[in-house]
Amino acid sequence: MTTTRDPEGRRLRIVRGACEVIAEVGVGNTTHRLVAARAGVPLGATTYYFASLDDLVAAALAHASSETVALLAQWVRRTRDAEDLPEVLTALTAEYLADRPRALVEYELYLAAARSPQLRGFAVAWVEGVGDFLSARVGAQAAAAALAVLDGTMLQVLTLGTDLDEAQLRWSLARVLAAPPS
Amino acid sequence: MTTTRDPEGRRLRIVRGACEVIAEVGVGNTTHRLVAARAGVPLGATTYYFASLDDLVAAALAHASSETVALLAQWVRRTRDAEDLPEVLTALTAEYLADRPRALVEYELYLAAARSPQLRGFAVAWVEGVGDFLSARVGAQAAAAALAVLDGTMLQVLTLGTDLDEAQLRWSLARVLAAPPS
DNA sequence: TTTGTACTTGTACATCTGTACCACTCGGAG
DNA sequence: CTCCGAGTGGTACAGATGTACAAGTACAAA
Repeated sequence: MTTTRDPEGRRLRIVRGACEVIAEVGVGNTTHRLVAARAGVPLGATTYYFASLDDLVAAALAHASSETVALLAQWVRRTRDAEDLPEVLTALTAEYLADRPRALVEYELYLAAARSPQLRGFAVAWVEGVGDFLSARVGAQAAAAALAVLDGTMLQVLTLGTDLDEAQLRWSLARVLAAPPS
Repeated sequence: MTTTRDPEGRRLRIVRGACEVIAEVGVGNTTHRLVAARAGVPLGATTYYFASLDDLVAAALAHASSETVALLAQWVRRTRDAEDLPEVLTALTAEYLADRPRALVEYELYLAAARSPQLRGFAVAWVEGVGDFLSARVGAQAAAAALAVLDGTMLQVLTLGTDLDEAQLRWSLARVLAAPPS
């Protein structure tokens, strides 16, 4: 009658549950009991797999971050031989924002990094990840500008709850990434 | 021996204390007791002036938001007859980020708006406030692009804990605000 | 089969939380 | 002066929370 044993699967279920809870109620309101209920495991399981609530939340954020890194690799691949960079970046942004809860968790993590240095690595990974591969294509200044445009746009879409204005983003990126006037 | 009576002052002290606490520990970890201790008032005072913790936090966020609106008016004034718009906007951004805790509270509020619609008004006020007065100067598309640059830049500065790269911001804004090539 | 250990599950408990509420004091209206 | 209500400060309490733990269970090795 008990669930078949699967420690790694269980750990993953808990982490995923934690991500969902964080997306719904925020990092600060996340509790052992909410996560356990969401993951469908007894309360004791969450304390067995994670030494403390902080560990649990950190694991969830690390999980979200690792998904971002994986996504980043995909971005690099799909922009490497892209002709129209603004077009591709806009499409990627739209895809990213399609999973709104996940995006929300990552921006929550992003902002939480402002307060806790041990989370800062995740934020740095994102900024440097996007920045580096863009720099190689268009130079450091344009890359930094494009990164700001992307971050600002995503933040606005998430906070205002509106849809992404793809035409606007394409225009902004084109402006920023354009070759310098000769 | 008791403090001289000053209801309005007290209310303000509590709200300010709440802002500081939010800046330090985040919205989710803010408690009556932390705020009371920070404001230097007894626990009962916080429940006397605010019906619930949610009300208290909301008041603090409203306070932070109103400061932003006041700041916005200043931005409008100082950009109205500015020759070099990127230059002025960069300077204003640097000033804004100088008070890091306050900026942090506002971005916390900004992101919290993603989850609670009653906070969305504050986020909208910021976006529309900056957007409108920029639109009048440079057109809707350029204004939206500049707004994304500003938001993205500020978010990065806050999360990465780095200093504002003013030259970079000036460059990005110039790119985005430049008159269309004729 | 027996045994040991990693995993499971439910409960227990100290602590912290929001909030209600008491007795008290000041300051102004009558 | 008297009184009354707004403001003050301290305490109480029910509920939620993080975490420890004891008792049980399944599975792999001997």
